[in-house]
Amino acid sequence: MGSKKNFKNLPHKTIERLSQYRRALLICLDNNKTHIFSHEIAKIQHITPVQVRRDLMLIGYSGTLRKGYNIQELIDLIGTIIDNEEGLNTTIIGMGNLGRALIKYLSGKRSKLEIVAGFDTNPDKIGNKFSGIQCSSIEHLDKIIKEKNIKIGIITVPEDQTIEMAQKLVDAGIKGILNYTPKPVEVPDHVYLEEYDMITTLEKVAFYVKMAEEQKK
Amino acid sequence: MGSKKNFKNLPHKTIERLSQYRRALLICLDNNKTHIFSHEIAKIQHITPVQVRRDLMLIGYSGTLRKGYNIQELIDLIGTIIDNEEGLNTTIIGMGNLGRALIKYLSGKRSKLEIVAGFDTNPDKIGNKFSGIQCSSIEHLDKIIKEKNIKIGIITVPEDQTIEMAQKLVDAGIKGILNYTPKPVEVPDHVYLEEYDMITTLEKVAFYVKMAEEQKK
DNA sequence: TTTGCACTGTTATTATTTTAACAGCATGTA
DNA sequence: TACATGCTGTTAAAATAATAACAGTGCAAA
Repeated sequence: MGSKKNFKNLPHKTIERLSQYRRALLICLDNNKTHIFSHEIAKIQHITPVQVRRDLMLIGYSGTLRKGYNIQELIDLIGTIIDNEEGLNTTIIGMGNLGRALIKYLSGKRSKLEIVAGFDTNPDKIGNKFSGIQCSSIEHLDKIIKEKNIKIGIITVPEDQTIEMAQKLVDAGIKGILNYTPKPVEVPDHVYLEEYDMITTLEKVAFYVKMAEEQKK
Repeated sequence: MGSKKNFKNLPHKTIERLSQYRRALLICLDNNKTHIFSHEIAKIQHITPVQVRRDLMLIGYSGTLRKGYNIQELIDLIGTIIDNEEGLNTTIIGMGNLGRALIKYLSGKRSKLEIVAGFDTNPDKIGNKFSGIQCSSIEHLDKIIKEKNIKIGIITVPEDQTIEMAQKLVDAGIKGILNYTPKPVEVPDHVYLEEYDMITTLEKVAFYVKMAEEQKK
């Protein structure tokens, strides 16, 4: 019975929050804080202190009474949970505006999660670098993914190419796919899939705005 | 007691799926289909037929036995639920890659949800048009939001400007905010807020890929 | 006309996630 | 030493969401 918890069974939402806690904590650390209370973390994330404590309980971290949680320790612990020790190489499929936004956003920030390649079908883009990331032809996708040991693929192509790109990624042996197009894809069980659709989110906002407007009448 | 349902109490997840159903249905309509079964919708969205039927039950729509659902009728009904009759004008704050990606993505597609303005602090961008959307200075944000009756703001600025921009939007009387920066914002109760953090999602994918790798050992 | 089939619509159950309640304890104070 | 304070850690309850179970029904084939 080691201290190793079965992190595999952590709730999905807890995983998401841990990632957010860590980023908040890194900022706090920059401000020369060493300890933090659950209600402080909660305030930053706009959630309740209970939820913070519950999440930390689930990962088996204990704070000091009346001092709060040691920021550095907590950052390190979250790292051992979320990060892969050797790092996970990532690629962007589709170097349009969205793909380039993601590259700018991510590159350099997360040492354990590096973007090491980009792909596109547009000949004008192939061969160029964007924020330091080389854009290659889709034709070389399989080869480069294997060569560079890429584990995660982010799809940011136009909707009508989504299925094809997802298939190519799966065939190349990718382990995780993050699909930012509105077209749902199907992948084998051994590939982890996360999908996010911006139009849906915007329409959701529109719905609740509409409801609030009608409420007032 | 009209036929008007209390759509206000629909589950959040149902709202999201309705948006997705509609887009799938629009594609089916283009292919000259007139009716569709729950299991067909389910297949497109990679969910279960039960969930589709349950969602449609919640919005009070009945299909025809052995014929399925009338696509046009369903599209129209979803429209009356999600869309605001007069439309809701939308703006993008931050015309970087992400902002421009969203504009390209959304403009023209959703007639009831039009992007009518863009803002940035960069003088090189101000005055230019991107995919037909005029980029204005943040200084004119308040004026333009009121003039153009803008109800929804999408924030795509660098992280350190998030809070300031959200405040400006709130002050200008915006009704809904969609925040794509990793910095959480706080808004008054009368403003609907939706936040999405790409780094968190990517780290989540990384976590589950890591778990799958460890599983195999 | 009867029987089986393939759907829908609804209720019941289970799983997941959030929120509430509260016991326990180190510190500060009298 | 006793007691209040303000935190943590944990269990209990409630809310939300997904899944399962199944009754009802019109069409098609026999």
